[in-house]
Amino acid sequence: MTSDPIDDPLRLDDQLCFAVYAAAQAFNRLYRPLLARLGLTYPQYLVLLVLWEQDGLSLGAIGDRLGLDSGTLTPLLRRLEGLGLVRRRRDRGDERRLLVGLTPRGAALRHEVEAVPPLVLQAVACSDGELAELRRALWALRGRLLAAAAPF
Amino acid sequence: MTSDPIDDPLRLDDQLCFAVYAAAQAFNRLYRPLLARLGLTYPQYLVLLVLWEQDGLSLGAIGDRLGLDSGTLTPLLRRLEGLGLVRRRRDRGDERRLLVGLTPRGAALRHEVEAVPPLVLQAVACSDGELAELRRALWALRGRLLAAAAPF
DNA sequence: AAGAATTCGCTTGTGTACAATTCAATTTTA
DNA sequence: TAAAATTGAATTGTACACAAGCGAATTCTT
Repeated sequence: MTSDPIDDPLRLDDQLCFAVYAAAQAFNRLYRPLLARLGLTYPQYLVLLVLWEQDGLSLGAIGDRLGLDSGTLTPLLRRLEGLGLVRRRRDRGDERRLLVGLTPRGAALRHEVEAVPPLVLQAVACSDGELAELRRALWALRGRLLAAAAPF
Repeated sequence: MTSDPIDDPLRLDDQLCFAVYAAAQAFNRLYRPLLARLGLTYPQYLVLLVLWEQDGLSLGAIGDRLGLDSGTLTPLLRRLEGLGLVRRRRDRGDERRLLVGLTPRGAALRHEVEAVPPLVLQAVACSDGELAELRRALWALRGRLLAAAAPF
């Protein structure tokens, strides 16, 4: 006899990873049309959130904040520069470092983008408490996953 | 005066989307080296989970299960076929449909892969109850996000 | 100060993701 | 049944995501 499908460790619907994967997919599908109006992709939006909090960071610092490496950020930042939203320049004190700063257009875009989170929050349709708890659980999960991934 | 940073609706650390994005990233980083040993990527692994549950599905049916479209699955399935894990053939009754079936090697790979979920569960380090609750919350969230995304 | 090791970003190559288009096969409608 | 509409994959083009390797700039050692 094959094992009870309920006990199958490979059951797709039991995989937490798939639930997270599918939720990220769904967020992307919600954000895509909202951000496309502003000419942005979701990862570009994340980079701008970082810069709106602290302008003039290096590529590496942005990568640390978002968990992205230079292979992802180099072309992404080039596109943001092409859109006229950021300026890229070398650190005069350390020519290896690429500093990224908002242009006036990039800084001003913040006001347009402020309309987005309320729409998303409405879609999430969660109490503040539930939302905070889910966020906490996900960050804790991420911490444990990365800790376990490091050894390999 | 600018608003209190605590109340800023654009604060990166308050965004549920970012928590989900970062958790998905972390899962990928854990799975990547585990699956690389078997020659698989994470989305390829998901396709195999689907086929191990029900063999001989069409590309479209696999896409419905995983939320992926033909632009993603066509090349992915070609690679799985290249690895000798699946066979692609047209439905004799409806030549538009591409049926995907496991090869003996693809079916057998299941046994190797069964070692993976225990390692991941250990990394997740969650009680069964917490895990089930988190999964439930994420699927509910996904449902609300997709419902909200549809209108746009 | 010279050599070694490290850091930082860039590049290349592989593999998703997804929109938009195309095309053939099928189904519906007139 | 012929025309119209729909469906299912494949293709094209854009944009992440990340490993691996490179080269220049900096820091550490001696």
